[in-house]
Amino acid sequence: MSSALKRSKQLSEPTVARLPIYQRITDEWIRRGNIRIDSDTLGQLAGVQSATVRRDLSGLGPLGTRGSGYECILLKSRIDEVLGLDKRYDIIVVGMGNLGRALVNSRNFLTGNARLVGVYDSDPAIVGTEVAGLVVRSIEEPLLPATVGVICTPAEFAQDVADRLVANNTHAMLNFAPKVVTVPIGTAVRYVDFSIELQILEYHLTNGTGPLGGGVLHTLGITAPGATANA
Amino acid sequence: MSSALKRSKQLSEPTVARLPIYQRITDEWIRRGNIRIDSDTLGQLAGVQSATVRRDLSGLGPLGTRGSGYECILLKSRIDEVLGLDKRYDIIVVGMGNLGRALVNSRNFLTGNARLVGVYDSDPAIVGTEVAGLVVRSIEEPLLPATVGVICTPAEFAQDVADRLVANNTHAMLNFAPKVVTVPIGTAVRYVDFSIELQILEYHLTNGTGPLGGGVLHTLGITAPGATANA
DNA sequence: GGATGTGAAGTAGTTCACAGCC
DNA sequence: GGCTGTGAACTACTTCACATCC
Repeated sequence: MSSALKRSKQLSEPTVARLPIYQRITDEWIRRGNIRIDSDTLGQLAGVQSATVRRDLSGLGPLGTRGSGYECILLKSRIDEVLGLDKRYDIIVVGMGNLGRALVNSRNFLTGNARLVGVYDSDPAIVGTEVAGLVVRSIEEPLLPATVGVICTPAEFAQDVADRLVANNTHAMLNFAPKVVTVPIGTAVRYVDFSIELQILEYHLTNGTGPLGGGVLHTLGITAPGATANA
Repeated sequence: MSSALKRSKQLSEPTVARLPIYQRITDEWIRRGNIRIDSDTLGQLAGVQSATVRRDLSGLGPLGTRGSGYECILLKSRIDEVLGLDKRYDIIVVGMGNLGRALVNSRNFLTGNARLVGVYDSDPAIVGTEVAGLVVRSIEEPLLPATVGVICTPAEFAQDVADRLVANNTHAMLNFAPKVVTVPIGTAVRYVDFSIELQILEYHLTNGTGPLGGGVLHTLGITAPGATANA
């Protein structure tokens, strides 16, 4: 068991998904010159209720100050610590098509200590070219050691890539291929599937859930607030 | 209230998110020459329990046959109907940076009846160029009518774009910018945030949830099955 | 006074287990 | 016999409401 867990209890998945949002907001709040932030403000900006914020943060150990809220710097560093962002992560991306290339070149992809160490493709026309400062390797080559693998291949290769990642001792993966993959227990997989997102939106457009609460959807555990209704 | 809802009760958000997966699997199952599929098989392939499959599908009205499972063609068309995929959807994408371009060129993005009608950017060097068969319009121009808007701008412009989409009568949006946006009730927003996904994975790597159940994560309501453990 | 942290209550989602139907 | 559909039980998550502490 890691040191971060010693001070924090087991966090629920929705809570874990909200922590990066709180962190991003706190960051921005600091940049605007604030010292503290309270659960109400944080909730407003994150689109969740203040009680949810407090419940989430209470899982990180003693943190807030009754009467004045959370000290921004402390909050930020505690979230960093719990998420494990104070460590280094090596990432490899398999599949350098449109999406793979866009990802590795994207400003939003790599957070603090994540480092892109290798990119792979099967297409001989792409292998050997340079992407994001790295030479694209052939998928035939052995994979470099990495803690996180990103699957950007077509669906039909996703399972193969997942198997190879597992064999490579890479036990966390982000799968952009529209395919559910099977992995052994102990391996974490997150799915990002654009067409599913669109289809969910289309469901709500078709079955408009009525005047009240129709637009309040959840992704990553976030409730997009109905501004005009809340305010 | 739409016709699709007449035969189906209100579906929960996790259920809605799983329907596209069932559909994709059923499609593939048909392509392999099968006529029927049962909840057990469907669950296996989707990474959820068979009871969950049955509960999900029971919300679509009478569908299965006791003793022999679900008739593939019927299942597929019923899901299409409930999700509203039998209608046309016009989509506009704002922000033609790396990600926006990759998206509109991606094979996995546009489902059946979704049609890309307009793409926008603020950069004069990009406006006027052609992407995915469309000429990139200036963000200064009025937006084309559309049912779904996709936000691929940097975080600082996300709220502006969301506001303009709402003013444009576009009440469903997919937000790739790392920013929670505020919209009126009746507008649906889904978030796709790569760096949050990575941070969630990093949390699990750091706080390895132990030998048992460590790798079973949820996204879109999917449980990635532990193959070696289940089989 | 003011905001956190948390039992208790409420709500939502999943899983069990089996009656019902083919 | 086999598999769906669903009450009932269970588990997970959120929200309320307030005692607690600064």
